Amino acid sequence: MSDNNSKKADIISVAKAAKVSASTVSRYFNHPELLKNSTRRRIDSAVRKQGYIRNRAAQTIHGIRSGTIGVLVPTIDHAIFAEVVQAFSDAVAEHGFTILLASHGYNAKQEYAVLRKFLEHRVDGVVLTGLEHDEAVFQLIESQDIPAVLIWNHSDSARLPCIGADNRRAGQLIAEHILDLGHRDIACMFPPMVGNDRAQDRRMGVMDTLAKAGAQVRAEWQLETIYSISASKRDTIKILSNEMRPSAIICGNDILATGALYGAQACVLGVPQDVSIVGIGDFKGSSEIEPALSTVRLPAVRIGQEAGRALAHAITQKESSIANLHCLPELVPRASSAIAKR
Amino acid sequence: MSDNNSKKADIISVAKAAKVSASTVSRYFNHPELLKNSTRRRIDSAVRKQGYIRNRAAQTIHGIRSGTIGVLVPTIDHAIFAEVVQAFSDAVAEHGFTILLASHGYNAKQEYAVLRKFLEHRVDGVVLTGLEHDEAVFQLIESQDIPAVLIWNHSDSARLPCIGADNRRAGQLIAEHILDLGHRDIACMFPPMVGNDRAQDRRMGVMDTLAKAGAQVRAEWQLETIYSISASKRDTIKILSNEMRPSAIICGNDILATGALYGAQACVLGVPQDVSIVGIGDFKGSSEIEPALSTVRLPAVRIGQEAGRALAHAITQKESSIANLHCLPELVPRASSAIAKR
DNA sequence: TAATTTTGTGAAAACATTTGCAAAACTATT
DNA sequence: AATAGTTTTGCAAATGTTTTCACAAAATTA
Repeated sequence: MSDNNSKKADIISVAKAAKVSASTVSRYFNHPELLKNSTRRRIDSAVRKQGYIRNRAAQTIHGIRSGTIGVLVPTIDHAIFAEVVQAFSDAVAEHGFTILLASHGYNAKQEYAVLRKFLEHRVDGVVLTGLEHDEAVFQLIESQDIPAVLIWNHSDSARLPCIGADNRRAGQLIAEHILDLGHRDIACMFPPMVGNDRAQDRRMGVMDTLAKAGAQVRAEWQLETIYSISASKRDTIKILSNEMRPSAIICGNDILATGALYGAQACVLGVPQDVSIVGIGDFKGSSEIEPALSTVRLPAVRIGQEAGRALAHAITQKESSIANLHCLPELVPRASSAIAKR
Repeated sequence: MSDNNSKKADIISVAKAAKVSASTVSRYFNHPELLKNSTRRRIDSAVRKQGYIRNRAAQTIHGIRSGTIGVLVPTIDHAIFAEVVQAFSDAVAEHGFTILLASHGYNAKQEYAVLRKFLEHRVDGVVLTGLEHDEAVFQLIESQDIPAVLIWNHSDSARLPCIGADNRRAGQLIAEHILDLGHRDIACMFPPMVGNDRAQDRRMGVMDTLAKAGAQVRAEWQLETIYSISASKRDTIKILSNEMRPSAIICGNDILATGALYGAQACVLGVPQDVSIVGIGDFKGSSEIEPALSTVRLPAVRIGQEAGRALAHAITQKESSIANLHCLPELVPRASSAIAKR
């Protein structure tokens, strides 16, 4: 039981209680093999009795690692980022790291400010979401030379090491799937694109592929819908209520697709008989929804794990180079898409 | 542009460049009003030129706040915890705090270990999920006397200040709703209960209410299903495929309810005509799903915000007492539940 | 028994800051 | 121009730890 009558338990008070010097207590934690068994036991009991907890801040100012990694996502409250963060956190926790987590809400100024805060805390590494960032952000990272990883998106020409899936390719895959099924009257629903290179890339992948096949998307079928099931349901109902309606809706992510599915059901339209609906992401639940959602799998857990592993390795081995890693997106055709009726 | 030829930019190198003493640079950050305009400008330019970033670790060992708050959830990868964490993070970020986030996966030993790690980092406060924790966890917090809040669940007899919803009451509300609709053949589906007082409380609320009304739940209709749409869909299909089937299914949370909904659809049963399905939580999407889910709203965002506000206040005002706050659960009847057929 | 090696421990310097106090530099007043 | 009052700055001590170096004690070898 800890004894808190001695206000502050620092290394010195422990040393006194154990009748050794502070250096010996330090060694007890950092190089216990150098101590005699009996001293180790004495210190052990003193530590316990005083409820002493080491002060990482004091260690950190010696240039010793802080044991923290800064993770910066647009928002935590997204099925998909939550999943990535969880996987990342687990991966680095194995190596003793704790994460400092913050979100910037797709605001570039915010991102820079948070990054600075991370650096004040002397994080041992940072993770940013997406490939594109303010020039100031890149410069800050480079000037501190601390390992950094960009997650979620992938491109060979990224300015920093990136571990993620090629979102352009994901868009291409789902568009090809819809084209292969014979659809030509296609609607597209994407989230707002500002500060979101993942969404931009997906959209570009979809649009380019459709255009190349001569299946231009008419302007009124190009929707920009905020990331929310309710907004997507609403917009889908609007578009499906016209007499002229698309035979397929390509959604920028599975949340939008889920809303679209509900919207079609609300319009008493059959999916996929009346309209095919597809997403991107393969979120949890996408395979169980009725009808099961056709989508493109982006391996969130794998991305988080690999990023965590790579960063932890770079930090502990002081090997500053992290290799790009492309986690391939993969088409997952399910029940929500079918051959177009003529 | 920062000039990184000078390897390490510390307060002293900045001081030299600005031709002042280190103390003056320190004051530049902490009490700028004490400096003459001209010196302030000189330091400003030196800071910029060197790309100096303050070292919070060095400040922290002076007993100055670390500016971090430890947040400990069972898992980040839950719609609901993600939402709470986001709200909490935003609330404390306003006061300059960054969160250290970790998960324990419903493992009590883990929880203690993570808490210790938080304390090594000298967090200014901690947030734990739920009311019940190892005795060692409570003792550790008490011995450090640092502000702590238990979130998500609520009880007047909690050992530490708690901000959350009474989950027992939530269970009671949804059970009453189902009873009011005339149901007596009721199935219950709850997640595993170990280390999860929220689920335990909800279940108790439901079971007690049903029992009091004489609507005992037969053993084979008491399901324990892991938190996952697919597991819930599977279990629901199993239970609905028997000729003897319940007229209502009460689920411990909206994810399970969503899976149950899909399961009913897969069995070609109408909801709510053939079977009523209800959840607890009012997750995002629960109001848009077809049919819209009857559930009990637990105000996640509010809980996160209030907890953040309370903790930030306790830390900055050194006012160690945080008041309990009960965020009332509220029945939200929607389309997925209806009067029982006789 | 003496000489040598190994092991265990302590003293002091270093780390990057903050802060109380006192000295120096300005301003205003006469 | 001298004095008093005010503002601004620097010095030195303090913070909680790790690390290097040195030395004594113990163990081993000759």
